[in-house]
Amino acid sequence: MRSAKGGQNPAGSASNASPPGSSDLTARARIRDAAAFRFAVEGFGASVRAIASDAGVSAGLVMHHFGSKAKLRDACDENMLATIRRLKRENVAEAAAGQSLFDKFAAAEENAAVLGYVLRSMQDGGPLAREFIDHMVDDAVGYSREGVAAGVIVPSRDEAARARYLTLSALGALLLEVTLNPPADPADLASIVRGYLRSSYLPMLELFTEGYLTSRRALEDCLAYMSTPP
Amino acid sequence: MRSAKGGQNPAGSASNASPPGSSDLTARARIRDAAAFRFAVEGFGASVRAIASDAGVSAGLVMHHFGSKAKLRDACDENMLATIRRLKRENVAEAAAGQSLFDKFAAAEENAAVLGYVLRSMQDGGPLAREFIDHMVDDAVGYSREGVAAGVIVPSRDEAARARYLTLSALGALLLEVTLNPPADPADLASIVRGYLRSSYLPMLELFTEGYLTSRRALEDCLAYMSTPP
DNA sequence: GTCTATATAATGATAGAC
DNA sequence: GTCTATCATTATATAGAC
Repeated sequence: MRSAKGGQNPAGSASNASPPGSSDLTARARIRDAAAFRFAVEGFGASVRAIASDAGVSAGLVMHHFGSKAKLRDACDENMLATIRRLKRENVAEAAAGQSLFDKFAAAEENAAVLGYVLRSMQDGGPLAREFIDHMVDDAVGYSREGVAAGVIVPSRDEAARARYLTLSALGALLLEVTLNPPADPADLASIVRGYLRSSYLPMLELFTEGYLTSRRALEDCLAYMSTPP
Repeated sequence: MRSAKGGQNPAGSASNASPPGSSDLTARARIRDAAAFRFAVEGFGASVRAIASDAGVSAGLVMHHFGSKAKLRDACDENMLATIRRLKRENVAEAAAGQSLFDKFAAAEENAAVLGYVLRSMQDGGPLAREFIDHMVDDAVGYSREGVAAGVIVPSRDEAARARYLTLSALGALLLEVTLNPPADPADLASIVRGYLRSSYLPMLELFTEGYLTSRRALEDCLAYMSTPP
């Protein structure tokens, strides 16, 4: 029965999404968090009724507060983006090539919902995914620039293209892995991500420090091809 | 209208999926191909009615032939896998690191439906995606082994892990790119794929021949970490 | 083999009482 | 603010005529 008349917080403030159970929030906020969790767990096909049930309210109230399912999702996106920005700000120190962000995510169980939501959004191609990835690419460009200046990263002929390539590869591989091996219990998502990162460290670092091809032939062919106007 | 009493082919034989218009097939085969095309274009949420309409038959007939939507999809998966195996066999000569397969796909407009279907399957995490990727990884292991033996590919401490890492990265990045920038007209899928491959050639070849990190430090830390039992 | 008509279930959204 | 009841739509799947 869950007493639905809890504390009347001013709402509005961005709090991190979490599994139902976190009460003491406005009904609106509880609905938003429940929606984010459902979306993370079972994708954006989750029904309004299920969300309402998780939040301990009626389906009608969901519509009353958000107008439509699409607007509810928009609210989730907005809130997630705020949460992500906060997490990034908190971890801005030790980010290396955009990779440790996910490591950080994977380490904190509490952020499983955020991670799941982002993955679902990528799977869906939603607006949040675009923005999230653009941010990641921008960050990667910055890290690369610093690394090259410091002499620890080899320079590229097209830093932007490399940053995008590396970011899409890392995120895409993670997305694919999780899609292929979805956790039985959504709470296990973080550990799956951790496992995947663990399994890819060695081949990634080998590739990053020793390369993959012994000859420069393919690269030079590519450069020659690209410098001749077709 | 579309005369529904076309040629009575023995059915069964695996033909490549293609947009509606290819008649002269059993109704069952036409339904299967129409379904594959719809699934490729708009995902597995496509309705049986839409598929039936594309195939020029009633929704009831679809159920009559396949029993359920799930079984219809199974039939599509099976047929696609057969088509993919045939395409691979045809191109087995020039495959390099599992990458030229997609290049080949992208080059042939006629295979847009196959490519779209595989991407949708990856997005969905369906059984076909698993099998398809396992094949790609196995192939990549083989190519790497040959390349290492021939001295053109640098050896890895864990060939299987590297093959999986490279395959998941390549396919995942492509999947993410297409998800983020879906073609307005599904016929444009092939050109989008081609565009993405084009944009990633340079950074990929740079990374493969020149690496990314100037110091061996990170790799050696990783090796040290992995050789110590926690 | 093929169709039409219908059963059944789930969904997003609305209306109005409290 | 919150609920219940209901609508309208859409979906899969079935039944039975031709």
